[in-house]
Amino acid sequence: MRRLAEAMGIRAPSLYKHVESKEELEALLMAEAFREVGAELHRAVAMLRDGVSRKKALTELGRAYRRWALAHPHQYRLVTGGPLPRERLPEGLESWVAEPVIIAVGGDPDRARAAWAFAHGMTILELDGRFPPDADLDAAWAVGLDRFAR
Amino acid sequence: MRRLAEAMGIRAPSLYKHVESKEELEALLMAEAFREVGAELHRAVAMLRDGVSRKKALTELGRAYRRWALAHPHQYRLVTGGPLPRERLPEGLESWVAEPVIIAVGGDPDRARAAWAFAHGMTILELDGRFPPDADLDAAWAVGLDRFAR
DNA sequence: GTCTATAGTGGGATAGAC
DNA sequence: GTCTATCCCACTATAGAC
Repeated sequence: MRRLAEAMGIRAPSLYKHVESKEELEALLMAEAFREVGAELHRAVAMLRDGVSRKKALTELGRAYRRWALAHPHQYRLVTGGPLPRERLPEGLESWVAEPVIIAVGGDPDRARAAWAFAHGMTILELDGRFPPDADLDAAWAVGLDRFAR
Repeated sequence: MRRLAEAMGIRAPSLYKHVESKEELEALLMAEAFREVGAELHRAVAMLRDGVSRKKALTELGRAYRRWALAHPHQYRLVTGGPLPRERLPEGLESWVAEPVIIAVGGDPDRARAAWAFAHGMTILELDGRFPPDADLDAAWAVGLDRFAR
């Protein structure tokens, strides 16, 4: 709260004139991050409406997912780490963000969850610096996305 | 440090007669956790030496990975979350733990990294309670492992 | 190897003046 | 809507007695 206030040019206690608690503020930031990443993912699948192959769609979606996460690591961690305060988030937001993944894998929810787990695993391990320095992450992404496209 | 000391029946400051810092203690706990999960993974692939299919090997490995993580969630987070203090860990330990995955996917490191990312994603999202309550996680695991076995 | 006492830092949050 | 002053809590770590 103190660092955020400082970045805003005010003192920490003043934040409480705008939000009721840290949790409310976090939920507001989460909703904003969801809207941003959701817009990117929808844009990625929308580019590919006209009978494009599933492989191409998934590749584009994976690229958009990874790009957004690496460009906004704190927001990525905020919306994927730890449990979601679902009661504080706008209704339907979570499923709206998930839509592009379900579309790209062809509609099967188990497959969508598996593909999301792959993408999240690749992303969070990269953000945490857990892969060896010589690992070819582009190649690993390609291997995984190719498999989920079949 | 205080909770750990309490669990050991001593006071927190006394821990510093045994370790030099919290970081050293964490590294010792990490090494222990690595040895435990590594033993489970090696056991899983060793069961399957005699010309068993890759799919069967990966399924067994995935089961062992998930089982250990759910049984030891704090240790799992300790060894997969955040960067590794590699200079404090015994040499060769990390690659010894990774060996069974490389074996099970047939030797390709990109494929091994993709399979690990899938397994870690499924695991950490489950531990964080991020899947919807009605999600069939067994089915999602099966979908993913089946794909990495091909 | 254990203890008590304490230093030092950094959190979230409230009270009340302006 | 902002501020200062303050409270309370949790945490790692050190000093020094026993």
